[in-house]
Amino acid sequence: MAENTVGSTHRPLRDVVTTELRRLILAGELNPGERLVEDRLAGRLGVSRNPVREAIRVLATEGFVEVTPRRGAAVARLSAEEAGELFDLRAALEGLAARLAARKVTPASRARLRAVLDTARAAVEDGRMDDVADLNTAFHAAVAEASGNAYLTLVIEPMLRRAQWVFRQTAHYRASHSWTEHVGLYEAIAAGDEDGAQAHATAHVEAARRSYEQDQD
Amino acid sequence: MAENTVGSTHRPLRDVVTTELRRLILAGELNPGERLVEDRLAGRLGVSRNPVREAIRVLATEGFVEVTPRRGAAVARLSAEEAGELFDLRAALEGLAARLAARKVTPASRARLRAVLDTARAAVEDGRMDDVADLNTAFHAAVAEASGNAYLTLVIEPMLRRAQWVFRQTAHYRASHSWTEHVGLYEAIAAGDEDGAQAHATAHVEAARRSYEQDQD
DNA sequence: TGTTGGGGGACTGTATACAAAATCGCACCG
DNA sequence: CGGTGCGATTTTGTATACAGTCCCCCAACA
Repeated sequence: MAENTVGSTHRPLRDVVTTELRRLILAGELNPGERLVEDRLAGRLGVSRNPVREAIRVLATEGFVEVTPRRGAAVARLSAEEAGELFDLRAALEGLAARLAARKVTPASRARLRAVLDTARAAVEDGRMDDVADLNTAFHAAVAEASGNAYLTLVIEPMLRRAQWVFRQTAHYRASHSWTEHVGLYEAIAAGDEDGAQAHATAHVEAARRSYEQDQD
Repeated sequence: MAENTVGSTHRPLRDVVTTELRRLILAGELNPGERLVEDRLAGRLGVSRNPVREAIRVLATEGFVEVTPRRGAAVARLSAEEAGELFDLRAALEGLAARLAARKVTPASRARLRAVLDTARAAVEDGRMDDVADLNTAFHAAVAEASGNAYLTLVIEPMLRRAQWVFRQTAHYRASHSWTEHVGLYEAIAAGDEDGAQAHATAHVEAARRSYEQDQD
């Protein structure tokens, strides 16, 4: 029963396509409003239409694309208004995630969070800003995971990617500032301080909101 | 083949199948852990495997089914633990939705909420308990919609259905009690009382949690 | 009796084919 | 000159076909 090397051949194309389409959207190579023609995407990615269709359904329920019956899918447009709405949601969900993470903190989750922080610090120092944005999302995802709430994690992850998307569309990324706040959040979680963790998380999101809104002016 | 017998309109089969599978799961006709064999479902619903596959992807990202690559999909099992987790999430999200609904309340949203309340009261008086459960979900969904936050609505709806699912698995439905609380929530929203609305919503969820946990004993 | 290995059936993954609907261009009519 | 209807093309929706993999059963052997 030759165990294969992890994944490469066994990862369904549909997952590859989903990830790739999401990347294309997040990276801005597919612009909001742009139509997603199944045939063309299939050709571009070298697969048949079927995996593409399944990927589109997934991205639709995640909110990255909008599909109209018989008229196909298009990259979702996010209005300034929707961007603002997203911050309300983040504050609530990430606050909850931080509180639960603090409540249930374990040596393992502590180590995991610190690992992301360290990797990110290195990236900031090297000025690899693309990596920093991804690591930012990874840190927040790690907090969600540390909450031990499976459904919360399921909901938070697409939301984080969507938030990252919003940010990408606004000029810069307030990287260093963001990471000092992360450290504070990490310490509260590591100390098992529920109230502190929640407060740090919501404050962090609100700071991001202010930064975002300033850019809009 | 397989002309659209289910929906008289031009509604894509994939949507019909998604809704129908969700219904089967929520109604308990498909039990947690039960495998979802594409062929069989396709035969049962009188369609080909393709719409079924797309429906399964959607239900997977909503958390109703779990799919393992090359091994297919199965109805998600929800442990008692996960049920508890769900209440945390509901408290946070529905609290937020109630607050925003109160902030942005309009005559239209007020009317919409009251309409659901009235329909529900009639159903309670007639003892149509199946309808009551659906109307309960509908009321909470209406609150989410009244928040005017599109992404919040997108996230809340599957969560509500999931919560309804959890309840179905516990014996009874604490219908009448629940609806007095709804009236309180409605009044706070209608009055534009943000703090009151949020408080009502979270208290309502916590009451539901206690009722649920008592059943478990 | 327990283990191993292989064969066959069952099911998923992916591609291709065909049908139906929407869109666009263009001629024709007012 | 603008609107309208019709056909060709594009694109989605659905079905079918085939290949690859997993799994279970059972027989052979230690």
